[in-house]
Amino acid sequence: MSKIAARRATIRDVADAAGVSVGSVSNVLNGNLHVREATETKIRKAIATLEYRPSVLARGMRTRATHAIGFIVNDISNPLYSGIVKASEKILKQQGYYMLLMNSENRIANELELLASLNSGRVDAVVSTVSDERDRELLRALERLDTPLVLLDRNMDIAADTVQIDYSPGVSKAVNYLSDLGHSRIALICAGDEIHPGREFVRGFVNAMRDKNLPLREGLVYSGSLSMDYGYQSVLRACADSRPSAIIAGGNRIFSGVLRALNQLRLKAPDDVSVIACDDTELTSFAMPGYTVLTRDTQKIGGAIAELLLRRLRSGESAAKTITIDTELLVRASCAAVRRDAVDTADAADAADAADREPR
Amino acid sequence: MSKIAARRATIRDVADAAGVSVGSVSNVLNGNLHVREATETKIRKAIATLEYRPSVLARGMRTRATHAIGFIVNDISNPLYSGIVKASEKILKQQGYYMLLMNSENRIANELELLASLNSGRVDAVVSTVSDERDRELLRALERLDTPLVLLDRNMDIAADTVQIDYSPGVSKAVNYLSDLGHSRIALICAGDEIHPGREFVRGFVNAMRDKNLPLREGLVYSGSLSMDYGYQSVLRACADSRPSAIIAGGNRIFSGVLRALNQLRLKAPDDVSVIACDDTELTSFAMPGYTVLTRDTQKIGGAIAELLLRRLRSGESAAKTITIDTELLVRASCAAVRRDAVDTADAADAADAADREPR
DNA sequence: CTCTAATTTTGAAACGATTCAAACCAAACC
DNA sequence: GGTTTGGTTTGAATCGTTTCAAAATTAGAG
Repeated sequence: MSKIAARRATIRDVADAAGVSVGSVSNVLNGNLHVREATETKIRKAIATLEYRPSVLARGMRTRATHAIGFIVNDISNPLYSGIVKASEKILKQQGYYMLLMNSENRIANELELLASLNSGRVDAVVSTVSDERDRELLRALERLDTPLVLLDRNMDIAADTVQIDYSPGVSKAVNYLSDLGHSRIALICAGDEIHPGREFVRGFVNAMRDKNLPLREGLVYSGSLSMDYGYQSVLRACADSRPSAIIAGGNRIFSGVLRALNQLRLKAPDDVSVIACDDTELTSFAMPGYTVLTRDTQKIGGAIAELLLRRLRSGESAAKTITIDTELLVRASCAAVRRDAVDTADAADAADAADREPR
Repeated sequence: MSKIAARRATIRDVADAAGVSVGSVSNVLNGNLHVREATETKIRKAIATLEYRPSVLARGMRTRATHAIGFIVNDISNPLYSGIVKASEKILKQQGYYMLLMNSENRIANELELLASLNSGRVDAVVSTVSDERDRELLRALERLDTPLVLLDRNMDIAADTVQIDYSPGVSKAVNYLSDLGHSRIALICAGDEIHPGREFVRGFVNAMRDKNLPLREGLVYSGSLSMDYGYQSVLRACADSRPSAIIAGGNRIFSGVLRALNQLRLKAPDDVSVIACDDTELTSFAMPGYTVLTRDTQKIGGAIAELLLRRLRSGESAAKTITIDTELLVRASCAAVRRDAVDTADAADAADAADREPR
């Protein structure tokens, strides 16, 4: 097979084959200086016959640009992230950029390692989310980055472009909607206050409850983690006390955990409990009946990331910019008007089931 | 801000700061030649104070290795692919490799473009699936690759490592299972015969039906595409004729389409029709009742990819190798024994509903 | 203290592109 | 014919590493 023997053609090979200098070949390739028509055709022919493709490494070394963008996400299997990654990839690809993808599994140690490994000329820019906005080491690692940074769904005091998601209005709408259906025992399960979505969910929730003159009872706000397990444990815990009549899930993993817990407790939405999910996935849209959902548009988010990146990379813009994406309440059929008679009796029921099962 | 002014430290800066030659610094970095303890500490100190990180571009240029692996998949939002990508990323990361991810959207033109763009020294190896195994241009593009290639879920006559998925036994099990429940009008919806999974699904299906002495009726085998729309249209078409008593979906997108069609026709599994889905996603496992599923283990597949890649990249192994991953039938509750009385009456029912709705 | 052997260190060359000042060439003008 | 002008082409220098033959140093033996 010729593949083994054949060395890749270099720009010098092309120049020799066409009988010109390397400079001319480079000019044809990049169109910087004008070359005569006759010369160009000679060179193009040589390129074609030698199947020459410029080495991106050598080119990148000289021009100090890799045309790669590092993407650090918690988990590419999460439809939120895969949707975002896909949307920005689509735009960036058109501009000649490629995506280096990395999973942090939401662990600080991984995030530090990945940031360091990206910071060696491997990429032209970094897009990242972090698992704790208050971690000093992470902050330092982000500040030390030699490349532009786009922070995703986080709010940190650093000079970085940011795509922020505006949860608070969406959560308020959700609370108002439930309140209008007669709910007052509404449980919220969301991220902890070490990250922006956690704080915003709680803020929006508390404000809306206050506006509606609903009491903020004990054991109904679970602000701790975005994980599926946290969603699961929180439902068990909430139902062990006195069952809430409605549950708002502050993330799609949380929602999966909620679903698992409800399946286990044999509670069905909307008959036994009203549920508002997060992120419009097939899990929520194909269910019968479909789940009412707080959506964040992955197209918009991915587009915003691409926009910020391209602005930096092309026009060398330097002032940090934040793009805010709103959330919407997409009403389906997982919430029902609360039955007057059921409100109080429900409290006692099912409490025994989950009482001994203590969340960690 | 110092970031703008400060040029990245180079190996020469480190050498100067430590008062040694660049060769010694390189030796400390790579541990090739032995350096004296005293020298090493001097150098390490200089590296630390200058925050030096070797340029991967320059290094790659010299060693002709990028430590990046190009991954071309149809759609990173598909849980099959995101699961596979995640699983192999986890292993490859430990060995110092990074993943360049690209979506082909299952279009030949995109695949050609992406393959070409990867073939310029950007990556050390390519993992790819293709949308048509018989396309001459794709074949040429794959053969021209200067790097090792791992073909994913495809069967082509080229010198490439392959991770193949063994559908046929799984499909047979599915047919046997349905047959044992009394089904004979079983519909299969799967990819077309331009790709390996399409051919294997049909082969396994036909063999199993023959073994069980079941007739292969008209209008029950839909072998055309992996898309959601194809799943949707095929169900409508199948039910327009005379409704099958069971449906096997040959891909997770197909299954989503099936689900959509069944929702629209107000048919429910397992009461109205038995359904076997593909890939164990949350959509199948969290449904009530859960869907019986033909699984392909993304962990295993991702692991196999990583194994093949590392074997090539490290030990310079040259003989092409194929790893075959099996599929399993995971029985849940979406299939029911066929009701003797319902078999014939069902044919007429609902036919009118969908008759005018002609699939394209 | 000298000579030899073993261990360290050195630094120019190479990887393959881009860049840009200088050289070249042809046409136009005096 | 000589000069000028403007468009083309040239090729050495550069980017930041690794490599490896050769030089320098150190250790060991006599």
